Amino acid sequence: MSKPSLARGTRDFGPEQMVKRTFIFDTIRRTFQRFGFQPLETPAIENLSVLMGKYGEEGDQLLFKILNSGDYAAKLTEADWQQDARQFTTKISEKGLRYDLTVPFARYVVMNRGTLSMPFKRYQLQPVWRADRPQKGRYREFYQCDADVVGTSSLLCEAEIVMMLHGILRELGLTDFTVKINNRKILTGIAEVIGAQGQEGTLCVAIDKLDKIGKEKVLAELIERGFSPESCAGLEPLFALASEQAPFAELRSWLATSDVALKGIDELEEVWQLVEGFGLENPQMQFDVTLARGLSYYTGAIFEVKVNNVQIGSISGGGRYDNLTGTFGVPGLSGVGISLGVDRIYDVLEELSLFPDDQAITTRVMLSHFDAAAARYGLKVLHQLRQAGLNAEMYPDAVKLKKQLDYADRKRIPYVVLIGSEEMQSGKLTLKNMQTGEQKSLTSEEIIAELKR
RNA sequence: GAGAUUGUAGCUCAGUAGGUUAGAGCGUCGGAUUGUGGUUCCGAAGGUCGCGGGUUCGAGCCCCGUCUUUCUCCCCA
Repeated sequence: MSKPSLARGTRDFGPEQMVKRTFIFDTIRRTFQRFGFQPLETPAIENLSVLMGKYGEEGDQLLFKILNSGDYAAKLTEADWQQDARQFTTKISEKGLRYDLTVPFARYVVMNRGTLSMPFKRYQLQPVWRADRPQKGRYREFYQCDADVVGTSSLLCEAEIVMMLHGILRELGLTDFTVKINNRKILTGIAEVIGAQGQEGTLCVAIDKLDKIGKEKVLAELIERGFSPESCAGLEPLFALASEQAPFAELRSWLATSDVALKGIDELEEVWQLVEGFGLENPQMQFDVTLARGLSYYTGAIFEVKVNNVQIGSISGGGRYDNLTGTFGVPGLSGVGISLGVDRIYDVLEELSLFPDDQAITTRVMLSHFDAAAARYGLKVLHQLRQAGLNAEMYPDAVKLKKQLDYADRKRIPYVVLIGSEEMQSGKLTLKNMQTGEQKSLTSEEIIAELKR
């Protein structure tokens, strides 16, 4: 007999955690629905042909792969065994766990394109799995909450994403956050202007670290990766505007020779104007050149949400991808979406103690009794309470009152009804307020009226 | 995937230079009032010292491997 244990990077969620997680899920779901998004669920398991090659080389390694059923090694030759096991994974594994919700969504859109009315807006709240090394705020199984629109390139979608993020975070009680926005076209333009066309990948990886390692180290890394000193010198204006909130004019003069960049700046500015049009009070959005996440498929806007004064990675990321369904043979469908990480939001709300206090209360009233007769009498009352819509339970065993009250106390049940011989005779039950200790003699109808107030 | 770090009762941790039966607090269970909780008092249960090897007369403590925790790189929610 061995001690049970959890798989690395996974967690159980006990009742009190689930209540809090549900609060987050409900808030997100409600907001997504309010913006006209429809629910979708896809399988945890996907064919590897769907998942592989969508997240870069790194991503392929981080995919959890499922061994084929039966004699999974049957197809292997002696020569295969001599190689690195990674070389023959395709021979022993055909399925894997989903890595994010965007690729399965793209697959769904392609497979159902005939029946979907475009633009199609869906939201999806499901777990995803990644085989990377766990750290704080980073798990191997975690939930993502995605909302995406496909079939339109209207920038209204981008603006609505900004609105949703503000709505969700504020409803959760978070106030000190920043919605960072960038545009892939601007990054492309920068690479162009400094004479490093096609190098934007390397460029982005480097400048993404700007706030972390500083200007000097970023430049050092670029040189190391083969950027010319001239190119690096051309980046000078970038460091100047890294701290500005919406430096569109500066960007225009710096990147005036790049049509792509100008297009990107136009797009950004329109998003700003649209959000203004919504009349959002106190917008917490900020342009951030260094934002270069999800490079593999974003083509327009790039989003990320940082919670200020909390040491944790971003709690949300997203952007526009013009050709996601292209890899499944359907080109020309533009999409834009956002993904929120519930597990990190949980950690943030916990750290800032922002969870509402009354969330822990699941049972509103408990019946306690002293013997079989009282318990039987209580069944009817219990049913009445539940019929009236009150969460109610009865202590199952005829044990000492002390134990029963102790149970109610620890479960934070706010009211207890005592049933004994006196109560059964008079028909007046004792309602005890567990917070104040106050007791009242009431009929079951009066109790319901009292609790429903 | 690379480097570092952690692992002792349900939880948080002690455990002295390797030496007899491994400790505390909290929690759990029972009792102090056979109809009154959150306070107090008494008592009890609970540990293959992550797991597997090795060194030693002797290992919780030293060595190796493995799993796990946390952190940095990488990448990301």
